[in-house]
Amino acid sequence: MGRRPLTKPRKDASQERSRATVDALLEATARILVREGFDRASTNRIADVAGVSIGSLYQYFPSKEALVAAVVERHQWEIMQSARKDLAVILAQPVETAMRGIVTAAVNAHRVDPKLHRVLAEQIPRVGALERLTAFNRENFALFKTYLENHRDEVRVADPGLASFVCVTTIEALTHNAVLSERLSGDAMDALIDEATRLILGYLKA
Amino acid sequence: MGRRPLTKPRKDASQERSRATVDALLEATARILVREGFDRASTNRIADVAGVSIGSLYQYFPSKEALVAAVVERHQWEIMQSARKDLAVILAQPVETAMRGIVTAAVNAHRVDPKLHRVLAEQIPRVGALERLTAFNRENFALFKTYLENHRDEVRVADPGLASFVCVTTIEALTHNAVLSERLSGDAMDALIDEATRLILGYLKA
DNA sequence: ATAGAATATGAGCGATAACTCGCTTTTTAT
DNA sequence: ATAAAAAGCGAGTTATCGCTCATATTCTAT
Repeated sequence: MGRRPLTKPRKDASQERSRATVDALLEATARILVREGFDRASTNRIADVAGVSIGSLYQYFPSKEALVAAVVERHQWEIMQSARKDLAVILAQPVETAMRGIVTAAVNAHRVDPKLHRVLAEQIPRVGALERLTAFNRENFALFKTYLENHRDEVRVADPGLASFVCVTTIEALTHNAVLSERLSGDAMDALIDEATRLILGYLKA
Repeated sequence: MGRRPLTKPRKDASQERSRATVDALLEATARILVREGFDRASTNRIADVAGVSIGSLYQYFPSKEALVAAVVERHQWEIMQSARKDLAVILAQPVETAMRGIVTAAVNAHRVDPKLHRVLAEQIPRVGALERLTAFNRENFALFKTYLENHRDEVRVADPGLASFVCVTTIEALTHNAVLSERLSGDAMDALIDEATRLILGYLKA
């Protein structure tokens, strides 16, 4: 039987050894992206840093784009892990505490490997497979909207959809910029959480 | 006397003809970026579309990065033109009307060639010369802060610097996302302006 | 008219990057 | 023990891209 093309994504890495290879590749990619930027992250170089042959790289990732997409996805999964941990508790609370909780959770989520976060945000061209970044945001939006609808008596909101867009966009932008600007002491971070919470609450209740 | 290297940026295009060439190059670059994305925007292709030889391109731009930077700069200049027109009037007004004015101006500014704006925001890797995007934001921040300081009696703001960061980041994010999401009717846009204004005013006055 | 400066040209060079493929080594299953 | 499947290897292919430079054309000034 003829071998099917090796460069189609091999579905699963069944053995322990191959799982380690995939992991090394993801790790190396993230490392190079952070330390040297997207331009210097050639597939040959990635394989080299991962201590893996270029051939092996293409056993598991059909293209460079697929590899970078996998890194992005993994980073987002980790961020969502961080958020989900708190979210169950938060969404069961009244608006006042819930909003502060959400802002805090957003800040913490952005603190998962901020250097990588910055590179992914600034240097990775948002093309093709990378577009699913949007899907992630849509989920946040939906969650927030549902929460608002369930707490309609506590807030003064005409259009929950619009209000969710406003809140989610605002919280994301504030935490994103704050964390990425670095050189922001813990105190300054606390102050920003206060301000963001005030901003959102004032909007929802006034 | 030996010719100095032709690829250093020739300082000025003194004749009419060369000014047209530079213009054609900028136009072609923007066009290709919008229609085909950053990946397909090779210098050869740009020169081709501009109806200019590759050699001429390098007479006026020392590198591809310089060319793209020029396109970015030109786009930003146009945006600032749009904003500056209104800004003088706006900043002379009391907070209530000023904030609405600022939000409206921000929306209008984003409407200057939104397709190009999207590509520049999403696909252009923020490296090297492209980093000056930040400088532009810093100017907005400074202007806003000065305004707040001059209207301290009208607002309830402890730290004008922090408040400016919050406001500018929020307005920018909201207008950016709103305009880029397209399929947003004029009515929806007006609603968003209302909401953003409420958001900011609630924050500054409460 | 003419010389020199400004502008334009495009074949082609050198570099580099993504990716292939024939082959070897390791693991699993019988 | 052994065959087959899984995983690994890396020199080399192919393609493109940014950019150079020797030369040709057009413009300006005298």
